[in-house]
Amino acid sequence: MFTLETGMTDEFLTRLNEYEQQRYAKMLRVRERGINPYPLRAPRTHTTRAVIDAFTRGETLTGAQIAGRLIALRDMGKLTFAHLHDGAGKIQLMFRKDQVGAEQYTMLVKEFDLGDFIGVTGDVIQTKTGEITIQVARFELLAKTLAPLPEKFHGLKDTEQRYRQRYLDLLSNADVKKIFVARSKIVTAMRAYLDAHDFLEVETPALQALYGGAAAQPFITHHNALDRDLYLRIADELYLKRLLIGGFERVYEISKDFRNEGIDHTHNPEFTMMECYQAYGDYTTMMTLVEEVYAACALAANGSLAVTRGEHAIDLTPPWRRVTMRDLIAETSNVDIYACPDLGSLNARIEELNLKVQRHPTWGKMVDELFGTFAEPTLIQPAFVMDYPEEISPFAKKKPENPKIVERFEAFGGAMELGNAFTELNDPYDQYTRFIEQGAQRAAGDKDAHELDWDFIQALMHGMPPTGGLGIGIDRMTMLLTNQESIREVIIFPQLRT
RNA sequence: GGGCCGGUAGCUCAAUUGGCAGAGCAACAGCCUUUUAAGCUGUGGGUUCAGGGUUCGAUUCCCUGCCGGCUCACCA
Repeated sequence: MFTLETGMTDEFLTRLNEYEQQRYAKMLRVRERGINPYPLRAPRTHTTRAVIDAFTRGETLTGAQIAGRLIALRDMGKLTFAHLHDGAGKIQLMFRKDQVGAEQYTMLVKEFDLGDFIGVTGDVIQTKTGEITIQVARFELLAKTLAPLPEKFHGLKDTEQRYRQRYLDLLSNADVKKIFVARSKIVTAMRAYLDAHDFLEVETPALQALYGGAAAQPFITHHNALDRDLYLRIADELYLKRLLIGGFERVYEISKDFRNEGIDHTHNPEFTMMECYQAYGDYTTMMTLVEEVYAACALAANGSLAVTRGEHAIDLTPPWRRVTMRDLIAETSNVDIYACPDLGSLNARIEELNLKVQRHPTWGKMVDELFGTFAEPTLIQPAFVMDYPEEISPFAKKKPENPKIVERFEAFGGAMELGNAFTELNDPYDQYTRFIEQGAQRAAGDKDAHELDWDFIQALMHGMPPTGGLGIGIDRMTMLLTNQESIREVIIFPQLRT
């Protein structure tokens, strides 16, 4: 049992449990030896990986300096084996009492703990069992660890602790680290693709006086100096389009959007979206872009266009299936939405077939309900679902032959939405009537419907070229490419609590 | 927001019908010069999520709250 020394009763210590107090006492004893337990610098000449690679190539390494965290200590009396972990991997260390000196050796055994950062210098050898090992000549403490790390064999499983103390999750569960490495590669590959295709990366406001560009409720915040409420953006769309009006022909933004909605395994209140707009393109241009970006990101993350989703093997190789929403709904529910062009006839057809679906106040929302219920779950292999109801797509251009339908597609794979794109609406009067229509839906109780954004109409009045626009959710893309069922596994600090 | 399930040692998990709260790892005191989930001997470690109730007695049964998981609703 460890007893605190006199004078060591400050408030910090009262917060420590028994294990932490033991380590704190060890830290003090190290300090009494004249050693700084938190030195300012850590010299190192090699990573663990570099040492192993060099040895494997047959190079003789003497006096290699490495640094990292102690993750195992096996004290055998006058000989101690340890493992040291750094960002590149891990390597075994061998401390011999007759080599490092009795005083140092005792400090190692008595005062060092699992989790401590140490630096070692020594020659690289192989043990009897063939493991590449640093035979330590000198070592030093680089940073004392006061809190014990999770037990190494079972790892950390408590979900709440995994997300709230993600650093422990990353230390304990090697696969978790791989997910975030893959995510980084995905984003890098996406940027590289867009940059190589002459898209300009821009940054638009996250704090907005009027939010828009998607159907969602916003977070509201307050600016003190202006003494007014501002919204956190729910989409980048309306600002990026203003840039096309200003003469940029290809722009993109990768940023957080914020939507004040429920939290579940596919929704986090803040999430990362890539939006891009290409002048003189349309939604078919964006289909090609989606196929190519997904291929580039899949190769970067996995080195392959094949991904696994539960029991399903998914092939991302272009070209992806292209199917109209009309055909897909007809195929999966036996309803031809074009033969039922208004809410009354559509509802009659649904009753006739005795379909169990929720009812909605507009034709467009009923079509979306049929799609979500019957069609979406079947979309395992990648596919573009084309031509959506105008009523649920206020920023997409109508099809000339059918004004109830717009040129919009959503990409699907693994029964998840992978992207959303339009032939962008650039007719200011039509855009105005869409806002008025949205206003009516809002008045009828739809909290997600748009408010009139006259500033945006004014921008369109100055002329926007024919344009294709696209949004890809980075989190869901990462879920698909890393075979994760929960968005929390691909967001490094997810929002908790349902 | 609704329904169902859960919260026990630093970590992973047990605990019979309501009857002394345990194990492995980790820790502490020792032994050990080729181990690698090292081994051996010994020791300590608990507000059983919090608060209330029933009971001779509650980890266990009931109520409330907090936190989390799954699911439905909302929502891409």
